[in-house]
This record gives sequence, structure tokens and C-alpha cells, in this order.
Amino acid sequence: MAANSRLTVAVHVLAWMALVHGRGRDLVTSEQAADSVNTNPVVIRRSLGALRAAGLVEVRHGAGAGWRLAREPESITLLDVYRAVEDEPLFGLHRSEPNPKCPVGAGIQPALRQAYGEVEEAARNALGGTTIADVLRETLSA
Amino acid sequence: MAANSRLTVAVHVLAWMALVHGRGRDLVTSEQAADSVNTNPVVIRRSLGALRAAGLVEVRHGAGAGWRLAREPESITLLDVYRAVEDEPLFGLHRSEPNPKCPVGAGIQPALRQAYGEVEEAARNALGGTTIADVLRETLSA
DNA sequence: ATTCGAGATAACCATTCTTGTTACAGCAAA
DNA sequence: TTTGCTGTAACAAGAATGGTTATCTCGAAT
Repeated sequence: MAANSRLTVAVHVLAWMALVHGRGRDLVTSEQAADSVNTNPVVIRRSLGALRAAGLVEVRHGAGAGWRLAREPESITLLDVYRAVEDEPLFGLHRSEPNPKCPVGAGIQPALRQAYGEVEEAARNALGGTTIADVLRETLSA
Repeated sequence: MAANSRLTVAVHVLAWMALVHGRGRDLVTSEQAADSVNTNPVVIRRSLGALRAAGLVEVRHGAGAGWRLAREPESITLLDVYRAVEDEPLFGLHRSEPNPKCPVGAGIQPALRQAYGEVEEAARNALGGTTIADVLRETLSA
């Protein structure tokens, strides 16, 4: 499939929140974030909703409502974000069950699960090595 | 998107070819492979076509046509297969360009490309650590 | 040269995912 | 009570995926 942009949108929003927080603005709205990402505020709210469920951001309701980082940008890794917004594994197994009468069809799924698990573990470790603060610093250094 | 099953189908076919080759059967057809994977022969041919372009299998045309491994199963890694069947990156960037007037929107794409590149590199390294022979052995050991 | 079994490929379909969008209800601070 | 923003449902467009049928092509064997 085409790779989706959920991780990108979420990291973008968090990095942007870290930037404006550093500038003294505390609460931000989904519309303001949408202006930076160049998308619809509802898309941003969907992303922020997942980030909130993961404890990465906080929301305030009522008049003057908005969002705020719940943790320091230095402590939020891309792995935290990935876990918050993505649930599908990197590689899918068979669409329909393979033939159980074939020795390969019967036993390949556990074998693939193990192999794919090692790959996902490696990817997660790499994601854990970069923080939102890193991304923001790199973004502003260009 | 939902993760696709291209890597799974390709690895399944290659492991199955390694098995039947070990049993002395050299040329196999897409229909036979489709029976093990439990899908349509055309789907198998699409996968084998990509594997052939990568030099992992060979095809013979004409009467008594069929497919054969072009390399030893011990020498084919999941990274070889992945490269053959997948071209999309693991994580997509923005669907529509972020706002260039925002410092984050202006500079985040190179930053993300670098971070994502490190993750892909880690995933590729892990994929390179497993061979078709490994998968087949694990599959048959259950 | 003809036959024939298989690959190559185009075309089409249903399904699903993703993103964008509108609309409206809910909430709490002022 | 007003106000501004979140929460969420609903829907649409577009693309990707996998399955299917149909037709053309190839080349070994006869």
C-alpha cells in the first residue's frame, strides 16, 4: 500500500508545538497546527486524539480551548509517536489462509511472524533513537 | 494503509520452491505455487515476475514451462526479496506540501527523510539477517 | 510446421484504506 | 449565557490491493 502519512503528520504537529511552546505560546488549536501541516483541522484533531490517548499531549476544553505538550520534546521519541498513531504491522501476512495441506502453507506463518518481529524490533529501536527535539533542531538547522 | 502481503507471498513462494527443489522437482508452475499460497496463479506470476527482475528466479517458456530458483536458498535474504517486491518507503511524507511560510513546514521534510532513512536502514539490516533457507527450516520445524 | 502447456499482460472488479470535508453536538472558561 | 474550540459521525474522492477472466506469446516436443 501506499505508505500513509500518519507518523509524519503527528511528528510535524509535535515538533511545531515544541517550537511555539519555546516561543512562549502554550495552548494551540488544531486550526493553527493545520495551517503549518497544510491540511484540514479535523485531520489534526484525529492525530492529536491518538497522541492524547498515548499521553503525549493534553487538551483543554471550553472557551480558549487548545492543546499542549504533556511531556518535554526531549523525552518524546519517534517510537512513542509511532506507537500512538500506528497499529498495523509493517508487513502483512497472507490475505487468505495458506493451504494447510502443504508443509509450507501449514507452517510458514509462525516462521514469518518471528522474522517480521525481529525486523519490527530493529525498526522500533531505530525510532527510539530520535526525539521530537532532535527533529525540531534538524528542521530549523536547514 | 493496511500492510500489503507482497513480501509474504514472495517469501512463501521462494520457500516452497526451495522445498520442492530439495525433493528433486526442478521446474514448478505458477498454478502449483498458487495452490500452496492459496491464491490465484496470476497473483503468483506477478510476484515471480518481480523476483525474476531481481535475478532471484528464472523462468522457462514454451511447453513444459515453469520456474526455478536462480540462487541457493541460503544465499537469498529477506532483504533481497523485499527489494524485489517493494518500492514504497515504510513511512510516507506529507500528502500535500506543508506550509513553507512556517519554519517547521519549511524544513521538516529533510529532517524526516533523514530520520526515516535511519529506520529503514535498520529494518533492511534485520531483513538481511534471515534467508529463505532459514524461513524454510523454521517453517518445517513446527 | 503444428501442437500444446505454460507464462505475460491487459482489463476489470470489489474491497479497503487514507485523507479531506462538512456538520453538529459537547464542553468549560470568561 | 456566550463563545470558541474540541469530539465525532458521516460521507466522498482517490488510490492501492488482490482476485479474476481473457487473450496473446513463447518454445519444446512431436
